[in-house]
Order: sequence, then structure tokens, then C-alpha cells
Amino acid sequence: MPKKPPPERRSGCPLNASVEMLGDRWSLLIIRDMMLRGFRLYNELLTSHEGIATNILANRLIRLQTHGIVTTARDPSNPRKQTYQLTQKGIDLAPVLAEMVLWAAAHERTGNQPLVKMLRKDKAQVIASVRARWSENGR
Amino acid sequence: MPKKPPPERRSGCPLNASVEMLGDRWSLLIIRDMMLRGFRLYNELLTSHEGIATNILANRLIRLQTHGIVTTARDPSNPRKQTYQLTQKGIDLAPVLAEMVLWAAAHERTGNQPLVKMLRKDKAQVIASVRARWSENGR
DNA sequence: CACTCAGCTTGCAAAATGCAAGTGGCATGA
DNA sequence: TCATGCCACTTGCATTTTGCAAGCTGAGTG
Repeated sequence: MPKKPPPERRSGCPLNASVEMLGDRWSLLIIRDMMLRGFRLYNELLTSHEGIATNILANRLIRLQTHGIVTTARDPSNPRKQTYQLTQKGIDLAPVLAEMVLWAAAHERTGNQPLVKMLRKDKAQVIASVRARWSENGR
Repeated sequence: MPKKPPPERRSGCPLNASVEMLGDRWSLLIIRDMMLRGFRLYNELLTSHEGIATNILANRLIRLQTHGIVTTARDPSNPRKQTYQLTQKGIDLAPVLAEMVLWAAAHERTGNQPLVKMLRKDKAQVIASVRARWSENGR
């Protein structure tokens, strides 16, 4: 398991802490694919619709692990497959993702309207179901 | 006023739209300084505690304008000062910032505990007061 | 009509990103 | 047993973005 190196933050502001962990063009999309699409394998994550490059994916997965957002384990049913899963800290990003989806859907032309409608109708329920699915075991 | 060039998004996912507009190490911090600290001038924004470089600030302000998150106007009381302000779209980012602050404060050691406490006590009220301050005029 | 000051540009070095190709380890099948 | 394939990366290199320092410009003052 990777351990935390000295963080060396630019400032103590909590928003800055979030931005330093998540403020790039890929991290939140990886978390989305794990949280909403249930992706757990490296090759599944590689097929994200935005087309992440393999070296970037490897790098982001390491960074997300060092920040305690993701962990790895071997798949017990198929030991040559390595699985990635969200930690509690990762699951707790659900409200952040929800607000970002709602904001973009309110101000841009976007797809995935079924998700948007569910979030508008009952955001808390959508978040609760994400939490429930992940707290059970690892899917 | 800058106009929108063809966006050319990597995907239609609303989260991806948000990430393409805000997913970098500075945009959200600039919005924070405008929203929470009331900064409106270029030189005020330059003094952000994280130390943004002047060329990056100029570049981000243009990008935020092309995305309709920020507008500019001359300060009528001092015509050699140019002011930046959040649009409605920019103000609507308040819930996103709030969730990111709460997430970081829950999982990292961060500063600005007064803000964190207010958000934990009554998030909706904090967001409402941000909206109220900005809807009045421009501060 | 020189001077200031706010708001940027420019130049250049360093780091991050993107693309394509290659590597290594484990497991099954012949 | 050993070729085969697949999974999870790593490497090399070109391009883009970031960061730092310095310089520029144009509208007000004095």
C-alpha cells in the first residue's frame, strides 16, 4: 500500500486541498466510472468514453491511492485480475460529483439526461444508493 | 464580450463538461476569491494565498469569460479600474464549492474552520447568503 | 506632459500530457 | 512443457501547459 509523502500544500484552504487532489482533467472522470458505472478493472477504466491514455490512467490511479481515495486488491475469483475500489473517502465524493453534474446540466447542453433527472428529483436518494451499493462489499 | 467558439467536448457527460471548464489547478480558486472574499480587481486576484502567476491569471480570466462564468466592466467610480464579476452561472457554482470544502474538511487537515463550521451547520443558508450578496448588485 | 499604476504580454525553462509501442508475469491449452 | 494470450502496466518521445521573471501599454492624474 502506498503511504502518504509530505503533502506540501500551497495553502490550508479546504477548497485548495480538494483542487490539489482532484483538479485535473481525469481524476474525477475515473471516480465517476467507478462510482456510477461500477468499473473496477484497469482495462475497463481505459475504455472511458473520453479516451484516457494508459500512462495517464496508471499515474492517476497511483495518485488516487496515495490520497486514500482508491485501493487495490486481487479479484479472489480470478486472481490474475487486479481490482480497484473506492474507499470511504472516495465514496464521500458523491455529493461533489452530483453538484457538478447538476451545474453543468443547468448551464450547458449535456447528455445522460436520465441521471440528471434523477438527481433533480431526489439528489439525496441517488447519493444514498451510491453509498449503499459500495458499503455492502465492493460494487 | 468574448463569444463562444465551438466547444468540441471529449464527451457529452455533464461531469466531463464541468471538468473541461473547471478541472485545473486555478479556476475554482479564482471563483472562490470572487465569491467568498469579494475580490473584483485583477490585482486583488493576483494576491490569492496560493500565489497564482500573472500570465496564468490572465489566461484563466479569459477562459472563464468564454465559458460565461465571469464578466468584466469598468468601475464607474474609478474608470481606470476594470472589475470582474461572477455571472449567474458563476454564482451557481456555490453548491459545488461548498461540497468540495466539506469533503476536504472531513478527510484532510485544513484551515478556515469558521467557514467549515457554518457549512456543516447550515449549508443552504451559507449558499443563500452568497446568492443574496451577488444578486443585489455586484458585491 | 512626465509619471504612475492597473492590467496585462512576452520569453523561456520546466513539468505535465498524449500517443504509440514495448515489456513482464501469470494461466490456460496443445 | 512451452507457445499463446491477456492483463496491467512502462518507456520514449513529441506536444502542450505551467511557472517565473521581466517588460510593455494606455488611461488617468499632478
